[in-house]
Amino acid sequence: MESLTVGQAAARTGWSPRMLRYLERAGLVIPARSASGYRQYGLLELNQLRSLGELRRRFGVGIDELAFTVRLQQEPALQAAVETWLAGTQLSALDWEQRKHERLLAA
Amino acid sequence: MESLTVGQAAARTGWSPRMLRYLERAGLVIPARSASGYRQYGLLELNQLRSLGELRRRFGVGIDELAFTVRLQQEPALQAAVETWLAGTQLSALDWEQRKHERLLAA
DNA sequence: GCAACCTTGACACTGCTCTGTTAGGTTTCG
DNA sequence: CGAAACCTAACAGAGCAGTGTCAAGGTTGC
Repeated sequence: MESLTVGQAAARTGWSPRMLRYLERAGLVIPARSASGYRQYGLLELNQLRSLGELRRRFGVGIDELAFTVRLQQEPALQAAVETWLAGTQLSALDWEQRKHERLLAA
Repeated sequence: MESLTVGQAAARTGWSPRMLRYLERAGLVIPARSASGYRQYGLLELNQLRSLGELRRRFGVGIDELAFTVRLQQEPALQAAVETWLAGTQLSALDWEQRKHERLLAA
């Protein structure tokens, strides 16, 4: 055994097989492949799927928001521009995200 | 004078009046109001509009990504969850954002 | 007072995210 | 072998972001 197929991983993480394929294409959770092309989900991938699910369910975080965090850490020019902009805004932007979060929870 | 109406602010920042109203509703740039309800854009708002425009044009950053940054700084639980998730993923998420950025630039 | 500009609200369209489903074909397992 | 599960690709549809435009009415400035 050693690793799970897409259906087995789906059953254990609460995602649908469709979504696991989507997440792979999105670059968020990328399993190894068997010789015949089957996806192989190991412990690492299962943990990623669980924490990703929690991030989305509990905090309403989307894919690009997550990826943006990575980008911020790796592009100093972008980070500087964002911080400059933040200086003048602050609270109002927080309101926006909170309202979005409420919408997600209501659905 | 002292402050600009929505049309004047639009002319000076490159946004359309429609977008300035949209940005206000989104909570990103919120002008004061005159006694009769007209929006009043001052220096602060003009600078916010310019830096916001640069963030979007040069870096392809969207509203929720910006707001998410603020949220990260203010919700320690969220920040911790994101960092936990980041530990297992890293490069692949960056790829995603870069591909999105390329799509935006191509349009 | 009238033209030009403002206000809100609504309709509409493009494009993207997320998710399901269906179709045609391959692999695994009992 | 045959059923069940996998693969890719495609179509589909809700929902939201972003943007324009139009309508009905209020405000400003010459």
